[in-house]
Amino acid sequence: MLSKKTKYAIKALVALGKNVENPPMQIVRLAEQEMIPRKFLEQILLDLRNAGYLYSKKGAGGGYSLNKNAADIYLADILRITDGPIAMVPCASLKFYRKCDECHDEKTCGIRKTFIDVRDATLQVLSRTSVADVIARENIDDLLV
Amino acid sequence: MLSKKTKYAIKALVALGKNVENPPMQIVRLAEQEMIPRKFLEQILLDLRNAGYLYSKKGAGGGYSLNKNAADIYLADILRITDGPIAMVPCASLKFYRKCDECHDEKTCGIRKTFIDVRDATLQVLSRTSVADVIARENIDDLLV
DNA sequence: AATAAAGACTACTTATCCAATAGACTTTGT
DNA sequence: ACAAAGTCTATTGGATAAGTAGTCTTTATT
Repeated sequence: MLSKKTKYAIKALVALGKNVENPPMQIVRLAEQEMIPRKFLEQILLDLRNAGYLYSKKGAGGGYSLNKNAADIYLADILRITDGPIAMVPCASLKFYRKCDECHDEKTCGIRKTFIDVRDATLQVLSRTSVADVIARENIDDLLV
Repeated sequence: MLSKKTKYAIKALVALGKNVENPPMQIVRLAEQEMIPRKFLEQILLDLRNAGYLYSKKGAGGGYSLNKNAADIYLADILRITDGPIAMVPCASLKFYRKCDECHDEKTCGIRKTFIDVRDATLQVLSRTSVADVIARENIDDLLV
């Protein structure tokens, strides 16, 4: 399951993606609009900012805006910032590889191989879906689901 | 990330899958062999047994064995027993559907649609991979990875 | 029948980590 | 100078995962 942190992060990015034509959005407004606890959102935005996805401005008239094109912000990267690894076992992770505690021999581990397949299937979706795609899908009556 | 419970469950099923020609295996032996805390393994085996995947016999000479063909035990079903939903958000779950707390309108939620795709991609692998497949992959030098 | 070897079941403990909160600090516009 | 913003670090509370303990039940063997 996604952490709330990640869900909030995505919602915030989507909201900011829809706000690109307007002046930067304040944390408080964003928190109210998306029903996210203000102080928690604060931390999340900080993380996204430090990772280069958001631009922030202090002081009166300040706030947050996207620092990249919404089409260039992929969910896979966001998940990694807020939740860490995408793979279901550490030994199958691309970006956060770690040996499994109980593993005898990684080279022949059938579990690992299976979960590498799962990871690839997941990334097939998440590393191709951008914030812009999420926004686009909001309005389409998705007949294929 | 998979819980240890799930990882242990899969390891246990794989070990029992390799043991089909022999008499049932005792918890203690299984725990030692797979490096799983004995009492924890006990509970896990119980769950798998109550779900119909294992057969157990009490008393001297007793132990555990598979109650189905290893080829008919799919990882997706095991995960659901030990970890619950496979989807990353409750509103995208097939078997454990639940409305998301923060969701305004599920019908138009772009996040939901995306994570339904992720779920489907994951299930594409997990609901087709059986314990027998995992065992089979242990010995193959997988040139495609 | 007695005994020992197993699993069945329930309750409890501990530790970790997510989610949320608090508060003091810094920057910037007016 | 002051108010409106974001920055940063620490702390708390609660849920849940992981592991532990103990008692009960069944069964094979002698």
